[in-house]
Amino acid sequence: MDLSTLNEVQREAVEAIDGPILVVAGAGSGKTRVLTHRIANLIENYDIFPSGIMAITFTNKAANEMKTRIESLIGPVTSQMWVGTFHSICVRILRRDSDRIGYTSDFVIYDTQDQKALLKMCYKELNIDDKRTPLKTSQFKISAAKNDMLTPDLYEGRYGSDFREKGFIELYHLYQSKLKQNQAMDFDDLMLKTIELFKQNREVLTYYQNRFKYIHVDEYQDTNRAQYTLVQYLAAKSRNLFVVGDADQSIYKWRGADIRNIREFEDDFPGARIIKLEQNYRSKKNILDLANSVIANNPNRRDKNLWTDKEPGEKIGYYMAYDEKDEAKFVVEKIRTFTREREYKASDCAILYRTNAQSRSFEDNLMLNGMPYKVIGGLKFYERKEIKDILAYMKLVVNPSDDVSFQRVVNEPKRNIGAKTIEKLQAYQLERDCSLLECLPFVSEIEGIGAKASKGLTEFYGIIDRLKSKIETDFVTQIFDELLQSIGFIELYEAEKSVEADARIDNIYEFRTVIEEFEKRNEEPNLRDFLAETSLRSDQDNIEDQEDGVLLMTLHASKGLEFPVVFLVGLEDTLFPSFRATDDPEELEEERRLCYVGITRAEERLFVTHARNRNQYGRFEARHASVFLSEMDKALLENFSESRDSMNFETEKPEKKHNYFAQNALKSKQSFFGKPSASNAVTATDVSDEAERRYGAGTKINHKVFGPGLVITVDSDGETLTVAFDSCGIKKIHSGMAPIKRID
DNA sequence: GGCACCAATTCCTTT
DNA sequence: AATTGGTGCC
Repeated sequence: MDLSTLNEVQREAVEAIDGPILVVAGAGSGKTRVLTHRIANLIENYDIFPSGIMAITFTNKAANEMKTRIESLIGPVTSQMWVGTFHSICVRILRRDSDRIGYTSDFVIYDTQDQKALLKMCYKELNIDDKRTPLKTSQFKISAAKNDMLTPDLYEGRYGSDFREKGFIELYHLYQSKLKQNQAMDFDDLMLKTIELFKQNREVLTYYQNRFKYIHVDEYQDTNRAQYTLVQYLAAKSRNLFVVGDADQSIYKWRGADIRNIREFEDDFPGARIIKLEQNYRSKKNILDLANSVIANNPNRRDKNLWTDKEPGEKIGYYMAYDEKDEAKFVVEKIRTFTREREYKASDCAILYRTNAQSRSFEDNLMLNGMPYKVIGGLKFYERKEIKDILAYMKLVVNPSDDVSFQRVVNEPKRNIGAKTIEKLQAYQLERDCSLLECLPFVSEIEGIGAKASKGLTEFYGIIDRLKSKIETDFVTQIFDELLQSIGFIELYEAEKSVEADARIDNIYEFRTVIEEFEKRNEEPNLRDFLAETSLRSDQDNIEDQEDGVLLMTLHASKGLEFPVVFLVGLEDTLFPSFRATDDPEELEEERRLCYVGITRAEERLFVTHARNRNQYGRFEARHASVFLSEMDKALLENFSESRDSMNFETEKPEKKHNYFAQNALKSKQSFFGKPSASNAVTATDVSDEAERRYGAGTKINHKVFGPGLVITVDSDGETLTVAFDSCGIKKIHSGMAPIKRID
């Protein structure tokens, strides 16, 4: 094992073997190197069995990367090691022993949507009005309670005397008992139930304590109370706990992360060693200096000095846009220049924003220019209706107790089963004390269910029952194919003959590919594990390395990643920092850390942008610059804006009146830039005629990225075409810029 | 029970 | 702007 590639401090961390160790790892300081080398070192030089090592990461992607990198150091001995996220490791533990806490090993995992559906049922039963108490509020409150490790009983013990909490306590109790009835756990339960298992079964805990002699936790600053406790349990015996984190990168307080976990590590583990990695290997000096100038404004921060011996590099590009369209135009223009000059590939560039909704303007502009891109997060693949429906069927096949999935798909496709029929079923269910699905063999006994509904229910039961018998013998893809056949989704969507329905069909086939890949990856693939893996996939897990395309994602999703070129966009007050942070100093500090995370993702080039106006809720509103811009060291910025005084953030005030002359001047300038370069003397009408002639409505075209399509309309500007593509539906593209050709 | 149309609401971040 | 849920009619 070669440790000579590490710097002195890194080597010190790698060679600290026993006892509690905290590595304070600044952004880009090589913490993954340290983690992988330490584990490789344990195995190779200290004869620790791989089976005695656990490493907890933040995403599955990080886990896989870690495994690969350890293997490249010492060869393939890592399969015995447990490397995964908190959630996936908990599932692994629970699958073995969940029967001890009243769950079968086939329990399913409820995502946010399922959780909502279950809460809705609870509301109905308790007569709670979702206008007065929005589902989201209860959902959030339950999650907060669980992050704080308060079970319904504990919560009642603490807040029971408060009459205002009475309703919530009742709801929480019911929600939790319904989860169990459905043999389901929500995300937070995975941790809580594991802790419960350990608490009630000391021999189970002892087994894991004896087995895992060396425990590692990455991104320790973002652990919540429950995760913290779990780690305490696991490491209590060996005390060989190695955690890595950076308080400046703590960005998940709203999800229960407690920054104190890292700040008070020394108090929790007296005699702990603390090692600080302060040399940054990722970013050029200007970028690092900019990051430091921003984070220095956080008052409650332990001073830390992240440094680099790299050259300053280019200055940080700054652009004040007219609106979000102009902002996107600037960013895409820069990326096009980079790719044209072969300075960077599209996939070297990342656009980072505060909220998912911001991706829109960038997608539009990238599309217009025929530039490949990939949006991470947002409406996730697995949250699309058609996929969720198929997943619900699958969940039901594995776990007949799942009433939430039952209600989701019993009438999907239409089987003449409505609210009335469900009510009848539920009444019968109470009598029999079983799940909804389990009532179905006795449909004929239930009064009030008509012939039509009865037929539908029997049909539905047949589908699930038939698949259930194949679960042990057939491949997941075979089960999928048969399921698809029996529910006839493809034919159903085909009959709709709409672009949306066609997209759904594509998604369904895409989903089949996902299953195929799952089967290739696993030695003993089964439906149960596939469902768990699907539920626990993170956004980052969807980033594929080989694809070329600009990456678009939220700042949160960018955590732990790095890119040669970063565009940090939408630096506007009430957007970033969020409007919720305006009068909460703690929130503002977290937003600032988020800004710090964003800046430090960049290796070579960084651009920061904001818009003076923005469309929100369909309204066009004036905005002003983010406080973070005013905190940035001006000497590091290079102004790309048209207005020269745009960098006086402190003096900038929102405009009272729109300056129409200025706006019009800017607008005409924009469309000037947008025109195809060849025609320097043509008027707008000429261009329109030109495009009309070349790509009039009804023209068949071929697009380099999206393939064949049909032009539906030509916009009044004469340049923007609305095209229906076979591959991806309706898109707007730019006739002068997009890589398209007529097909005659 | 299904479908069409209208109104309200949403945009903070996620395993 | 766009999606989602509710209401009322067939």
